[in-house]
Amino acid sequence: MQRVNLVEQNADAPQIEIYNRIWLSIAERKLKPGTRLKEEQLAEIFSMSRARVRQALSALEHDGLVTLVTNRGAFVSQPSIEEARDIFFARRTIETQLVARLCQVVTPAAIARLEAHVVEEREARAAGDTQSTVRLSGAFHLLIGELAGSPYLWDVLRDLLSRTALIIVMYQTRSQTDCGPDEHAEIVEAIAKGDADRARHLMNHHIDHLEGQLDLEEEQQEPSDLRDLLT
Amino acid sequence: MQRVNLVEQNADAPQIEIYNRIWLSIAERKLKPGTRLKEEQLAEIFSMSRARVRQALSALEHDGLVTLVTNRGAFVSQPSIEEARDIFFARRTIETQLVARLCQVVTPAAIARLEAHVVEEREARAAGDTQSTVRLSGAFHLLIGELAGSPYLWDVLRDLLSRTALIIVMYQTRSQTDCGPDEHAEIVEAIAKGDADRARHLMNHHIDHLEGQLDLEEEQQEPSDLRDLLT
DNA sequence: GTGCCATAAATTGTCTACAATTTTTTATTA
DNA sequence: TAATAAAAAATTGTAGACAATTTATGGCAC
Repeated sequence: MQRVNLVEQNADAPQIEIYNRIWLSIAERKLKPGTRLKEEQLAEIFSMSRARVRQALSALEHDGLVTLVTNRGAFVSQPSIEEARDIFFARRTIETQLVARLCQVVTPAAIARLEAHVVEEREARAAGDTQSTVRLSGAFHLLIGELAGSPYLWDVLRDLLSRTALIIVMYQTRSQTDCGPDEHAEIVEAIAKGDADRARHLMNHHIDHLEGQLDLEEEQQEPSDLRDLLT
Repeated sequence: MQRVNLVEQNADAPQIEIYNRIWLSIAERKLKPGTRLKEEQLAEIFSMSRARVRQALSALEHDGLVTLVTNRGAFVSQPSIEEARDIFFARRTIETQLVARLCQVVTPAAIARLEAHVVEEREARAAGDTQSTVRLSGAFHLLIGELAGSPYLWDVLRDLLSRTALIIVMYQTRSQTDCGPDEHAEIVEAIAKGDADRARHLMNHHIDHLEGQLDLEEEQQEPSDLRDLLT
């Protein structure tokens, strides 16, 4: 009897479509925190069955973007200030460790990818493409996680970045001076030199900087209308 | 209009019953890694509908205990050696940080709870109650996470402990000299003194010790029969 | 007019039947 | 007999219908 190979992933699930579109709508500030997400409404918009929608909402809940309340429905999450600070604490914990490990296992190919990424970030920023700038900024952190070689922590980091995006939507009211590519470049430099202590320090400072840009005073936005999704 | 309170959790979902029973069956080595879990069979055993079973399996998949393959079904996960080592790396990352933070925010009440827990562990071990010993051993690590005050990392830690339980089932063939209460007592002592460096060091060593008890050579157990669940 | 209770509407939770896919069995042929 | 292919059985995936719960509405007493 042939043993079943369980390694393969079922990445092409059909309900990630709606997952991604909701995620994007949140990141683009179309869907504001607190907005109620009615299942039937979503099912009609995406022309899917409610069962699929429920699966997607369940996945979104697990990544902290949506809050499910029994018999009440789904809402875009409203992370509190304490939760926001906790997320940044977790990011410091995980990302400093990942960048330090990367210094130990780094290869020339890895350095090349990191430098190429920083260049790409600079170009997007120079072109004024805020959409790409934000996306690439998060991708830089994920790239470090990928190169450090810890699939589990990479997955946690992906989750943390999603939550960070939501936190930024809620608490970043000033001009978004998102994590600058200069700080990223410094980190890459430290990695290239294999200086784990410095890389760890820079990453810690970088995340502090990110957290410092937020107005962590209680403020709430009124929920938005779901119709913005339709475009 | 009254704003909805979204903080409340829906902890009493009915499908966690089957989740817990499967979890327990795995921890007790009744359900061996690789075993296929047929939905209808589980539905009959637990006298639930298949829909509920699918929800539980989905939750189990997310905690790494079950692997879902599209159109093929659910299997008890078989973490590879690389995955096992990665889990321990993640545990070192998170738990050393949590124990260090706990040293900074520790209170007399927290120390009392930790010491009481170690006593309880010693008693269970003295009584030869391996079931309780294993459970309390995991609970100690979770208690540190709870007292350190990072809900997010606490949740990650809970997930890591579930995966660790499965790894132990797969790779711990020798007599289970599970993480000794003496090492726990040492850690509590360091916390009580507020010695973060020492606590971090002890925790690191403790997890190393745990990992060292495993036979990380490739070995596979044959799947078990699902009927063991019925009892 | 305000508060309260009963009723109606809307929304979520669950179950059962059907469709799609995979696995097993059976038949056929070299 | 072994290999291949077609048919049958078994299993998972999905959708729609119904039940339970919550929210909104309207009437009634004070």
